[in-house]
Amino acid sequence: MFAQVILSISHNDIDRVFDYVVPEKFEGKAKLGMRVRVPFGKGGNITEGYIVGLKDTTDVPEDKIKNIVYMPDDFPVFNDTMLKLAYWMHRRYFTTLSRCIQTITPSGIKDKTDYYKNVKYIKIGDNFADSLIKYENSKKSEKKRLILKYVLENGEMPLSVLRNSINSADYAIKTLREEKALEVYDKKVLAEPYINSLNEESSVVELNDEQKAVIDKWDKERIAENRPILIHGVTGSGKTEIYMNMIEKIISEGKQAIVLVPEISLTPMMTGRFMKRFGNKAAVTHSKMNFRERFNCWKRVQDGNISVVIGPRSALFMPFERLGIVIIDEEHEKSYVSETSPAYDAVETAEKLCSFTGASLVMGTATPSVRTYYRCTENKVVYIPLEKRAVKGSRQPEIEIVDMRKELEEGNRTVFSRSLFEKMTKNLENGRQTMLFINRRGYSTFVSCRSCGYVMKCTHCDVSYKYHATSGKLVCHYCGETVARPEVCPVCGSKYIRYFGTGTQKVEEEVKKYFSTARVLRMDMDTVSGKNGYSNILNKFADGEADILVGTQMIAKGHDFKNVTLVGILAADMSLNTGEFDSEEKTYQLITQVAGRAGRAELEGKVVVQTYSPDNEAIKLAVKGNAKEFYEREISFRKTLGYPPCKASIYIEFNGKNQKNTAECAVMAAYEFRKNEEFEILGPVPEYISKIKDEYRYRLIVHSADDLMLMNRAREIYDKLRDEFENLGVYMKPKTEGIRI
DNA sequence: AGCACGCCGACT
DNA sequence: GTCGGCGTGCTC
Repeated sequence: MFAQVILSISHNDIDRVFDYVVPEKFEGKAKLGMRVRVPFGKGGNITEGYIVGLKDTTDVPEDKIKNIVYMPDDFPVFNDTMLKLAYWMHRRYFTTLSRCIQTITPSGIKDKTDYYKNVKYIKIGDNFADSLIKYENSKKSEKKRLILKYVLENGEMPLSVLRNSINSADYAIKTLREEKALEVYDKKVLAEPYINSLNEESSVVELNDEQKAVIDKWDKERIAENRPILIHGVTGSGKTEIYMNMIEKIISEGKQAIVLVPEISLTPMMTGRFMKRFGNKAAVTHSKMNFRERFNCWKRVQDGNISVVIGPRSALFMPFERLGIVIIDEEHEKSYVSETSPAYDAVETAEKLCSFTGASLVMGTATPSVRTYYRCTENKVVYIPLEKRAVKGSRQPEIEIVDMRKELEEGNRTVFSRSLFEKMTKNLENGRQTMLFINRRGYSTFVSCRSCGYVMKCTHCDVSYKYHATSGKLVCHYCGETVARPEVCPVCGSKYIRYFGTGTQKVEEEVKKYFSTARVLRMDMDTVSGKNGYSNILNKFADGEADILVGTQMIAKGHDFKNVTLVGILAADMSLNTGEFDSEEKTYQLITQVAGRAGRAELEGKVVVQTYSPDNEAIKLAVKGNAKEFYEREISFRKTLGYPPCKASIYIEFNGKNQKNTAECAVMAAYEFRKNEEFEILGPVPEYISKIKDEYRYRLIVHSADDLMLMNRAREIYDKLRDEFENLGVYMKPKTEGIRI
């Protein structure tokens, strides 16, 4: 027998199947998905690989073929479905198959560590019966009798369980072991799961009519076309309860569920709800867990002991055998796209996985991505709006736009508009909490010389330094370089250095200045440190230890603060000027999400949106809560300009330390695409931020009405040019959009 | 990726 | 004459 092996070395030249002889001793063990060690290359180095197929014959000449020398595991690390998904990712995301296989494989399995731990177990020994009779009639040895009875009733168990069940049993156990009534042995077991959250009474909430209707529609679609479902529901419309009902149904059918959530919302509160409802059938994974914990979850899934996994995008690769549903919460979140290769999009990948397995795909969000909304209008995805707020008594907050140009004209130079200031004062008096959102950390956003206009810029990146008041230094937010702040202008020597723009630190300072009685917390990348930094600050705020929370993106999602009745968005147009085609989408989503933080319980919420572009449609429609109009307008804009998702597009980023080479490679790639007349080519042009960490960046965008042709050509061109470009120190990072699944 | 083979410059 | 530079090609 021969095994087809993919090596775990990620390199284009060897990213193909190699055949190896399966020696007799491995014949029962060699199966798809098993890890192997094989000699490879001239030196015959032992290399790790994965079996992706088995066969009886091979074309490889006898003098070349070698043996599998070792198989480290006794279980496969992927199944047939996952392998298919890896092949698909390999083609779709311009990466080696080897790397894709590593991605679908449980993380850390590459390091040969012991995934199991030894636990002392106790069981009935040879003389058990004799001792039982002996102590049955003895009045003295009550403890021993109890222990024997307990073991008789429960069978073998971890020693720790026995010791916890019977107080001060150590001495009695010791004696019983000496008599060989009991036997202690080492058992290799998986690390124990979250025992503490099990067996709690589940709190099942009765669904309202609207929620029931969603379940109904989903059920009908499953047996009809089984298209993906988008639940478009405002914050507090009870999506989680709907998800849990769907999962219950799936489990009752003997099938399994994956729930994807953005990493940041994997809070104990959120996961707790699932654990309570599904008990030991559910498991949670996340990146803060160590290797053994994550492996534990993966292995329990493989062994068929788990029916629901809640986790970030990588939870998609759980080796379920009877997957029934994939739920993607907060579908629009950009954290569903991997930043490392393969740069897979979990939403697309989930859809592919569902098409392989016949599982249902359910997405939910208050602010759908334009992509998914567009697919709804094309009937590729079933659109289900959820209008009502399920949480009793809660209602839409009252939102107000403030024109900051007017504030400035009328002499207000603070970061707070007069309206916001007034509302903050009142909120403070009433003992309510306020959240202030500003999408930039640091103190000032740029530092410049008043005499010559010179702006302090990072030497490694094409961005201005941000001033950080806490350290008194200038910091580059891209490469992290920190320099002392200049006393005089490095160009003209003038002493008139000024600090412009506003970040979280300045807002915090101004809050302290104008609201001296208020207790303030700041949350951004600088204050969130360590494993629990994120939840520490949020918990403090939730417990009422502060009146005002100032923060970046981080405060926009995931938490339900009952006492927050005022939200201030200090610079709503910041995400508007990024130079990207989807900047209005991002702005709309941000305002809608942040505004959703206000007034979630019985208390009425107020939101103040401050902007220098009060006439911008995305801002106006977000404030009005007019989703339909926003999406229709945005889609018609993208149609007119040929942007995704209406047309297929490939966006290639070129990266290199040598500016000339980088630019030239981009031009060469553009030349290749230009051979196809149907393609529309934009660029190459320097990126909006043209240099990061000493690497120059260029971009090339290619649009096409024919998604398949574009994808195929892009692969050909990429394969053709990649090696040549890499020799010049230039790297291509292609991204695709609007390609059918 | 890693290793061997191979064909040109400055050393014992 | 030979040690070693890294270009080219192959790996079941």
